[in-house]
Amino acid sequence: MPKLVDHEERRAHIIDALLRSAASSGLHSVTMRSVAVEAGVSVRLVQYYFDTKEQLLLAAMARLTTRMGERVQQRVRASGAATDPRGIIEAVLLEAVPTDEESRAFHLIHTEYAVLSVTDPALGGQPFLAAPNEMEAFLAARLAAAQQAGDADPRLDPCQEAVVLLAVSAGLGLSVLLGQRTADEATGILRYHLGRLLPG
Amino acid sequence: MPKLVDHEERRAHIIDALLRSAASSGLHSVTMRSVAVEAGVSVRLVQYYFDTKEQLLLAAMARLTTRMGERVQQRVRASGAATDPRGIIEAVLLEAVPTDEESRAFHLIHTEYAVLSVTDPALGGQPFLAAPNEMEAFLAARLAAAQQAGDADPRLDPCQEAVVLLAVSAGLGLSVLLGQRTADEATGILRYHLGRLLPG
DNA sequence: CTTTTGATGGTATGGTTGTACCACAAAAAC
DNA sequence: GTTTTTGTGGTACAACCATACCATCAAAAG
Repeated sequence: MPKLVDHEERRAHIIDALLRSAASSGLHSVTMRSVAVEAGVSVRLVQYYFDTKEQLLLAAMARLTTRMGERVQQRVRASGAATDPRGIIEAVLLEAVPTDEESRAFHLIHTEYAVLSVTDPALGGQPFLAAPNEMEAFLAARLAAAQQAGDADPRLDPCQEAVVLLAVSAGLGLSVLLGQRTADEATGILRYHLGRLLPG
Repeated sequence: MPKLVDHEERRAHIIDALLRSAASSGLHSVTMRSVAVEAGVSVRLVQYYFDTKEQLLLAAMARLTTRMGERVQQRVRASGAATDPRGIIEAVLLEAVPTDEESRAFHLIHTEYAVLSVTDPALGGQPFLAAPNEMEAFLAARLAAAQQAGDADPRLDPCQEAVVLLAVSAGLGLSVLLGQRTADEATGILRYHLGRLLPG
């Protein structure tokens, strides 16, 4: 072996170039060439580390979902470990509204992937369903706990409310992406709704 | 003039071909050729009635939003004119969840357009903001009326609840599109949430 | 009847894209 | 020191796309 180069690091470098390019001009406009230029390498190298464009896109999607998971966990941890359920729930949901530029890019690309996966069978929609389903169960459990602690109306259905929570956060996030609302407005709405669910 | 052909009718025919093609293989994969084939005409004709592809896409988007507006109005009318606010609100919101195949196609293409318009300045995002803003005001007014009629908790804020309602319906609709939930499940969730808002 | 004009088909063209192929350098293996 | 092997560059190629251009036919206008 000649140059002893870390494959994973190079792959990450190229994928980040793709994500940067997709964030500014859309996932539909990324090409092998544009990614290569953005990464500062030759097209041949992109071919070398990801044989085909499809594999490149799949790898980028995997990296994206990984990073989003990390962001959620980090935000939950930052909001104080094992504190009140309200804080944790709020942290999870607020991650869906794009505030900083990085999160905006993440959500834009993620949404483009998701919509694309509806018609493109090569992308396989599973990754977009696993995470929300996990979140749903997580939120439902937290709501049930809050009910038993007397912090929430015992008449409401934790499972359905969890779905509503995720739907409203997704809907608000999308509206921010489309420019209908500012991130602050969306945050306010989410807090309002959460306040109606978990008073105090 | 030779063949005395109705331009608008031909344009509609071609646009419908585009929508059909986009519904099955995605908006990103529509090309002048595929539209021509689907419409059963020559590529030259597509050029003739829509000079450029961009104009074709814009016309299709216009027709799409028009149709969606018609669907909402029709649904509201079908749910009984001037009946209880609950029925009208439910009708408006349920239109966002894709039930039949036609509505699924509409929402898929509409979402693709919306996401595309974020990065593609040629599509101009305004059409995607006008309709939701109208809906928001409409729903807020209905909620306020329900409050004064004593059908809703007077403590809740009609404006913020209207935003929440639209967000949850959009989020649920998207989740149905992505295959995370069936249309029936989404409908049930929406009815549940509406039941908490407007008991009775 | 002639001429103009709207509607249509076919094809050429310039550009772009994904990918395959060829070449080469340099470090490791032997 | 020779021979692999691995990373890298450049380039060629076939497909496809949007669009421009040329030709034609038939109906209306004169």
